[in-house]
Amino acid sequence: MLKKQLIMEKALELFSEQGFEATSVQQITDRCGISKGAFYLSFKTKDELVISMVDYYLQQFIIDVDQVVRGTYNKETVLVEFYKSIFQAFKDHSASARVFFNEKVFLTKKELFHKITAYEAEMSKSILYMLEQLYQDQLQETKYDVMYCIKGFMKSYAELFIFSDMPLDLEQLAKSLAEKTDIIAHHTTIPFITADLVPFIAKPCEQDVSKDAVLQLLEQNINHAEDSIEKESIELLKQEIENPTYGKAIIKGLIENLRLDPAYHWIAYVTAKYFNI
Amino acid sequence: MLKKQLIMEKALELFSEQGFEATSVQQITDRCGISKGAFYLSFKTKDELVISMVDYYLQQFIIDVDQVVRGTYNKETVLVEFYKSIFQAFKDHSASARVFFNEKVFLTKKELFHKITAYEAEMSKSILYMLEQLYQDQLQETKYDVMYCIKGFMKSYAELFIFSDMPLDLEQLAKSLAEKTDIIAHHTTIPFITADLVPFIAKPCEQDVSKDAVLQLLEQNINHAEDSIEKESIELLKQEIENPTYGKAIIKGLIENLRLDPAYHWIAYVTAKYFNI
DNA sequence: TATACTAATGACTAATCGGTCATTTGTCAA
DNA sequence: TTGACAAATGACCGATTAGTCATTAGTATA
Repeated sequence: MLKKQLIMEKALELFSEQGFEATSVQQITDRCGISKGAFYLSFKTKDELVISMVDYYLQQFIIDVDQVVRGTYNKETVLVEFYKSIFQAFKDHSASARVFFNEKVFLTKKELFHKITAYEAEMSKSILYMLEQLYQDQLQETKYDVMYCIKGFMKSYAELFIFSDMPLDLEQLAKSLAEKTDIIAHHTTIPFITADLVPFIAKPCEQDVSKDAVLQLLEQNINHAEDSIEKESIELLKQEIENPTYGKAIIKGLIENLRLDPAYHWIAYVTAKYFNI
Repeated sequence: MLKKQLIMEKALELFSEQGFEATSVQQITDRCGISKGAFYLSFKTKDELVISMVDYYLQQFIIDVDQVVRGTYNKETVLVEFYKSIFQAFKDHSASARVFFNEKVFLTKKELFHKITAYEAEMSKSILYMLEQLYQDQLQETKYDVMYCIKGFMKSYAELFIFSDMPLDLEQLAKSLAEKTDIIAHHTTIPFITADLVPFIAKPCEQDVSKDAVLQLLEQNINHAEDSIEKESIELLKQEIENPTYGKAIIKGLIENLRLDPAYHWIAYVTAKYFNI
C-alpha cells in the first residue's frame, strides 16, 4: 500500500512535468528507485495507475471542499472559508491541480473523463448546497449561474497558483472572490442556466448514490481495514444498508469513526450521502 | 498550401479525439488519404505541425475578438457583442477550442506553452482595452480583477459548448454574462490583482511588438504573396519600418490592404500594433 | 542450516513510434 | 513517344514503448 503511494506521488511529479503519454513506466520506476517489475506488482497497467491517481487526488479535494461548506455555520465567513480552502489546496497540490484540472490529459480516455466529470459534479453539488444555505429563496432563478461564476473564478485565479510560485495573500484573494460572489448573487437578474436547461447539463454521472455502489465500496475496503473499530464500523454499516435497524445517531457515529482516518474519508463521505446525513 | 490545411484539419480532429501524444503521424495521413512521406513534404516534424496549428487556429480567435472590441463603438452593446463573438467561435470551432484552450496538451513543450501563453496575453490586452473604453477611470483599482472574472466566465461557460452539442441561445448567454461583467465592474471594492502584482503575472512574452519580429514576419510572407497589391503593401511596410517616411494615413491604408485577405489578417494585426494604429 | 515463501528484478518481446529514402507515379514540354 | 522533373509512395530503420516472466534476493519458520 505504501509502494502504491510512492508510485502515485512520483508519477504525479513526472506527469506534471511532461504529461501522461510522454511519461514512460521506466521513468516512473527510475524515480521511485524500484524495478519495472515492481511497478506491475502494484498496478496491473499504466492506465490503472492513472485511474487510481484520479481517485486518490480528487477525492481529497472534494472532501476538503465539502467539509468547509457543511462545517462552517457562520454565514458571514463561509464564502471566504470556501475560497481559502480551494486555493490552499491549489497551493499545496499545484502539481495534481495542474494535471487533473487544468490539463485534461485524460479527456480522451472515456472512462477517466467520466470519472473526472463525476468528481466535478460532486463539487458542483457542494457549491450549490452552500449557495442554498447562504441565500435560500433569494436565488431561485440564478443559482446555477452563480455556481458557474464561482467555478469560473476558481479556474481563472487558479492560474496564479499553478503557473507561478510567487507568494500570494490567500486571505485577500478569498475576501476578494467572496465579495465578487456575493455581488453576483445579489445583483444578477438575467439568468442563462435555467432550471429546464439543467437536466441537459447534468453530466452522465450517478445523480444519487446507489445502494449497490455503496455496498461494493464497503465490501472492497472491509479487508484493507486493520483497526478493528473501523472494520467493525464498515461491517455494521454494510448490514445497516442491507437491513435497516439503527437510528440516525448510531449510523452517523459509525460514519464518524471512519472519517477519523484519512484512508476512509471517501467511504465516510459516500456513505453519509447514502444515508442523507 | 492546401495540403497543409488538409493535414491541419484532420490532425485537429484526431487531436481532439485522442490527444496529441496519442495520435500518430500514420493515423493523420490515413485520415487525409495520403502517404506518410507526403506528410513530411508539408511539415518537417510532427512538432512543426503542432506549432503551425497553434498559429493557424489561435490567431483567428485573437483577431476576431480584437475586431469586435475595437470595432464596436456602442458602449451599450460592446460587452454583449464581445461575448457573442467569443462563444460563436467556441461553437464553430469546438474541436480547436477543446484542444488549445481546455486541454493544455502542450503544457510540457516549453516553446508551445509560451506560444499559447503569448496568445492568451494578446486576448487579455484586448479585454483590458475594452474595459478601459467602457469604464475609463472608474476602474483604476479593479480592472485586472474584472479581466480575470471575464476570463473565468469564458472558461466556465465554454464547457457548455465544448462538451455537448445542445442548442444554446447565444444572445441570451451574451446578455447574461454582459450583465454579470457590468455588475462586477460597478460593485467590486476589494481588488486582488493590484497594479504592483501585475508585472509578476505578466507572462514571459513580448510586451511590445519588437521591430525585428515584425520585419521577420513581413519577410517570411513577402514571397507567399501572389496578389501584387498585397506584395507591394508588405514591401512598403517593410521599408517604412526600416526607414520611416510616410504618415499614419498611408501606413493605415497599407495595413488595411492586407486586412482584406484572411491570409494576412495576422500580419495586419501585428503591424498595426507596431505602428500603434 | 535447511526449507518455503514472497518480493523484487531486469533482460526480453512484440508492437509502435517518428522519421528517411530509394523507388514509383504523374505531368509536363519537346 | 520520349525524357526530365516534381510529387507521392511505403518499406524500412533505429529508438522507445507497455507489459512479461524466468530468475534472484530477502525473510521468516522449523
